[in-house]
Amino acid sequence: MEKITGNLQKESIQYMEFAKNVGKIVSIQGIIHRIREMTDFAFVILRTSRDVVQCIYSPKFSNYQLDEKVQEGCSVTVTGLVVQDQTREGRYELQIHNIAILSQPAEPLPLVINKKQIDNIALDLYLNMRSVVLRNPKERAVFKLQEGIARGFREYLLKQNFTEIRTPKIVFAGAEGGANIFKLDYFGKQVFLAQSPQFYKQMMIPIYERVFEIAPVFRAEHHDTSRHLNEYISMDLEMGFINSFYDIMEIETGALKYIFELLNHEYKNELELLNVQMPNIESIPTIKFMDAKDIIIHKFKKKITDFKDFDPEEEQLLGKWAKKEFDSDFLFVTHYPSEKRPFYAMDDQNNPAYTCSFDLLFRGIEITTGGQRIHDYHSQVAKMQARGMQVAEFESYLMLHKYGVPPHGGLGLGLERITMHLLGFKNVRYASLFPRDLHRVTP
RNA sequence: GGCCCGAUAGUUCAGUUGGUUAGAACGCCAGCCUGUCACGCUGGAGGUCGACGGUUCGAGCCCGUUUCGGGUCGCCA
Repeated sequence: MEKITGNLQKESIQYMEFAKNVGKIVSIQGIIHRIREMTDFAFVILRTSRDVVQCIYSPKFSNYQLDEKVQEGCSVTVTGLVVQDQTREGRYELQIHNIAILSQPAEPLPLVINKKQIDNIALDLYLNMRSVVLRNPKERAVFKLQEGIARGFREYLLKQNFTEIRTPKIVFAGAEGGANIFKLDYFGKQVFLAQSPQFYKQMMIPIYERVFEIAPVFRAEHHDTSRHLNEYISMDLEMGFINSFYDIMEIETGALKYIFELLNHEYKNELELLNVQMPNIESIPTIKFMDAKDIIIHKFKKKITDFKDFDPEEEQLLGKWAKKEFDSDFLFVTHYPSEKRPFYAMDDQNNPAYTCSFDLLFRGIEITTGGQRIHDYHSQVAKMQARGMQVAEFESYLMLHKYGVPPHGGLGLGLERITMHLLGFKNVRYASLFPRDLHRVTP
């Protein structure tokens, strides 16, 4: 009987380890990405989890016949001699001694995935063939970078003494109410898919002081646009004992700096493949909502009808303004009108028509909404009553305030949106591994 | 959902005023090429022009219906 120890010892090595194995015989595993046949030898390009490795087939040193069985798409173990690349400084290649075929494709690929980039195919087809498309090194780099963003968020917050939590996605009441919530049958009872972890993360404040969650949220909005998904990943945080909502903005700025540094250090390959223009982020400029409206009116000569929120064009203009004025890709807008913010938002003491809240714009698009929450029980109940809400329905949530919670606040950051704007995508679907929208539930 | 636009080879597209056998690029297949790296060269295969109906001697092209898709607005992360 074999004993399982949990320590998988792979006999094959990664491309990273080639440098210290020059002159040695090693094995590497991967999928044949491309075969370029020359007169009496061939380049066999192997695709591994993060690299593309050049292997050389030649009857001079190969004990294996390069026949029709060795084809693109085969999963293989290649054994051979590690040598320096003859034409590329600092690169290594493998002189093939043997190839063991582990698996063969049944059919050729429907798309060309072994060029520098995928042909410009229709979005619909692109998403239908997602698992094929992602085999292309440039395509898969998108979600490796997305991993880096989420990982940076997590690592930074853990260092700041945040606790990572998991909240339910099947809920009995929606956080913000409204019609844009998915209904679900739950053993004969009507329940909903969570639109936000808002209530749960607040409930954790008296317990852990600082919490965060990276998880999907669901919005049943009938919006058919290039920047909406019906399921997206929300990176949420909530922190207690704050002096003001500016503390939350400090944490977010710190997290973003950490994320971009992490990408620069550990995701160089991917940044290069995707030719990413990294934002510079020392400090993020801040402007009040009404001052921002003022700039739109006076600097950009735009007529404004809605003084409660920005439309997409206004956000674009503010993005341009922040770039020109401060050379910043980011802009915090604070003090949004109370009317447009949820019932748990804390109003500004000096001017209750506005809230202690903020949005973060990245290159002219909103990626975060955050703010300070009401912590006093009586104030919270009063605001809910003023809005005509049924206070009794929120009994379990209001236990938070009733039994005492420190001043606190938090934010939510859309993972697909930040990915989208970092990479300059025109459609958020490119930043979602398997997007869910009005028309798409497969793959 | 409203408005605008589109559907032609595996993929991206071109197709003139309605007129012979519907073209190109990439991919695929065959052959050639001592080091390519979006390799190169030569040749070949590949089409129910989304579907249904109509006008016409004749429809990829004009008209109607329908299906699928794209853009945009409402809303928001």
